[in-house]
Amino acid sequence: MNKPIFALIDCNNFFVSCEKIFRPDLEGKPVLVLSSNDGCAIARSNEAKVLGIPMAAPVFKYRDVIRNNNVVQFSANFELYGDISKRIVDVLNTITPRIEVYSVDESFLDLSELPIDDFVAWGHTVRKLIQRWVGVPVSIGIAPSKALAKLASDRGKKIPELNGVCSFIGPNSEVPVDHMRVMPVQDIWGIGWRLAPKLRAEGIITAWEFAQMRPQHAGSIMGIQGRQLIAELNGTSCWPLERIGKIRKSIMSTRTFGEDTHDFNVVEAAIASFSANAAFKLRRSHQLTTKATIFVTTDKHKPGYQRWGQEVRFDIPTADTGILASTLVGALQEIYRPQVAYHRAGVMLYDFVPDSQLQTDIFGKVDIKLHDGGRARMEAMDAVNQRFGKRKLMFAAEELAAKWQPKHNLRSPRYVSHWDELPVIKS
DNA sequence: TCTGGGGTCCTAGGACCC
DNA sequence: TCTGGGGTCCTAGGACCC
Repeated sequence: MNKPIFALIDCNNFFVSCEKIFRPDLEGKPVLVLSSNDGCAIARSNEAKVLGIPMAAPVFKYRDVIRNNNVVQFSANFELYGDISKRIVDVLNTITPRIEVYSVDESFLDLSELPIDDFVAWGHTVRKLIQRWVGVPVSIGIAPSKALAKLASDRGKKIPELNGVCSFIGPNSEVPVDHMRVMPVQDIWGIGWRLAPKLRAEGIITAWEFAQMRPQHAGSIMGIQGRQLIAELNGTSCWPLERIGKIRKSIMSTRTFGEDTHDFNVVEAAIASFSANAAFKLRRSHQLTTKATIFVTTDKHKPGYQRWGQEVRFDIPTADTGILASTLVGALQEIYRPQVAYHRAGVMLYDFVPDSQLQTDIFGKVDIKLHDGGRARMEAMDAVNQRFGKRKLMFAAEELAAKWQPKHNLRSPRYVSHWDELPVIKS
């Protein structure tokens, strides 16, 4: 077996880059993509970063900066981003099937079996390929471990001379130590805002100092992953490519409401809608659930923040929207208090079984009517919604949707997923 | 006025059992 | 005075990621 070689393909400012594909006039301008309710900035163009707008910044705090610099804003358009993401994975699949889709904008490739000598040149070729076929700029890091590949792609993005590609392997490659010496410890993949201050308190300021720590010492601060991270940064791979499509272990559907509400019917509609959404994702992953939790909360930024939850169990595993929605609305009735100003709610599903498994209740009986009848109904519903658009067919309890739905006033057209929103070319 | 949504993994501690 | 020890399962919470 060859020594491991990983490439990380990381899209630059991904959501913003997706919007720019259809709006080339935005090149060179500051652009933001906003979260649900147009609350936070979840993607920023380079020009917006230069203005000092941080990741996840609440936009109301930067209203003046945004206005004075004509920053262009979009409500998030996840259908569009999902489609673009898929196209990039399609391109990567033409290079190698040894690919791990790590997130919507990042994939690891295993290059160890490919006949590549000059990894820097290879990286620039792939960059151009994705730019030409999809239109999204990417950064590429190449290294003997995932943590180093991640570090390399970050450096490739930040250092203009590298032009988006940084390899720690092969001719013209970079030296990891040179980069780790100037990288703050909190920029390492796996070290977040809680661990960074602890490490700094120990005198660990740079990535290089972290990589030099005694593994046992790091382990005492951050557990097993700390020791693995140190090995990874020193070039020993501990985290293999996770090739097989990962089986989801939990599914969540949650939203902050467009405005706070006391109205049971509105919260009920939201729970029914989240149930439908989660159940759809569950069916798509070919699983059935045995447990679900609903939760409702007040506004966490106001004093007296509270959260209530209620768990339900299903003796017969299910992915049926009707069963989930009615059960979870029932659970809502148990915890609902009329005087509370509800700000957000959600549904979580977990403890799954494969849907190929013959379902029986705890006494070993198979409920044919519930099982097969329900499944046929769900398949019909998914087929209709697939063909005519999301939520064209839904359950009655999902009504009143308009009253809780988040605001998204700045959303761009869904160019690639809705016929009536196709881009128009004038000639 | 205005602060997202969706995941994973690890660990510590309690219950329970032999 | 001197209290057993160890294994497993479950849950809650903490930490991270994008």
